[in-house]
Amino acid sequence: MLQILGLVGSKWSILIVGQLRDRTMRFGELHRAVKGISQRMLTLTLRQLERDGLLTRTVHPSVPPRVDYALTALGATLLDSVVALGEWASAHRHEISNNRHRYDATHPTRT
Amino acid sequence: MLQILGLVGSKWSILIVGQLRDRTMRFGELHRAVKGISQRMLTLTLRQLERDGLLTRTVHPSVPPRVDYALTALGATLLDSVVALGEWASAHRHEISNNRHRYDATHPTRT
DNA sequence: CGGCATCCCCAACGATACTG
DNA sequence: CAGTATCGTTGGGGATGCCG
Repeated sequence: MLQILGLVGSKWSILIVGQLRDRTMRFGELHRAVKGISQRMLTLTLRQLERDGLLTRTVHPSVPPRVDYALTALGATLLDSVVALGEWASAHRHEISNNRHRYDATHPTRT
Repeated sequence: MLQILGLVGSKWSILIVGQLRDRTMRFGELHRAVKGISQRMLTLTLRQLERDGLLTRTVHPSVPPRVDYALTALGATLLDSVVALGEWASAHRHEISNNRHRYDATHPTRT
């Protein structure tokens, strides 16, 4: 339970699953779409999601190689929650940012 | 955005906000309710959530001291998503656990 | 193109002890 | 009761370089 929340709760998982919302994507596409993620973290997070059965990894044996990622049925059941979380974060980011600054101004750092 | 997702996506935040779903709770109550969290992590996570304006911290100057935590209006807007995530994790934990074991059995560890 | 391997660092976290 | 302080560990994650 904690493990599962730890995974799906990870910001990268949320963003990746959100990207695969309505279409399959290649590794490079995801890398470009998910701003700020390193190649390493993208690989690792995709592996976790694949391991948990939330997405499929399809290797096309061509040159150059091509790998497609797509949500599984299980992954799709997570979409609603994930999209909702993403939209919440997007909608309230300014409010939260303000709250943080106000809090920091009110609660001086202990020296 | 990443910061926000990192916070609300944290497993502890999800569980804490979920606990405050329909009532205010004391520190000790939360500590007992959120299995596996250390006192330190509970304190830190509550501080983060308070800083972001998702919950309020009310100190009652009594002996023994008493501190109540409650969701703010902003925190309440996060409830639906968080509850949905929690229920998803709970509902699919066995399926995911099976997927992990199957994956681990199929993909041998490199020695 | 889509990785994996390696090195390395630092923030996160647990455990424990102390306090208003 | 509800924290704070300190120490020690771990593992998350960036940077870089090589490979099928």
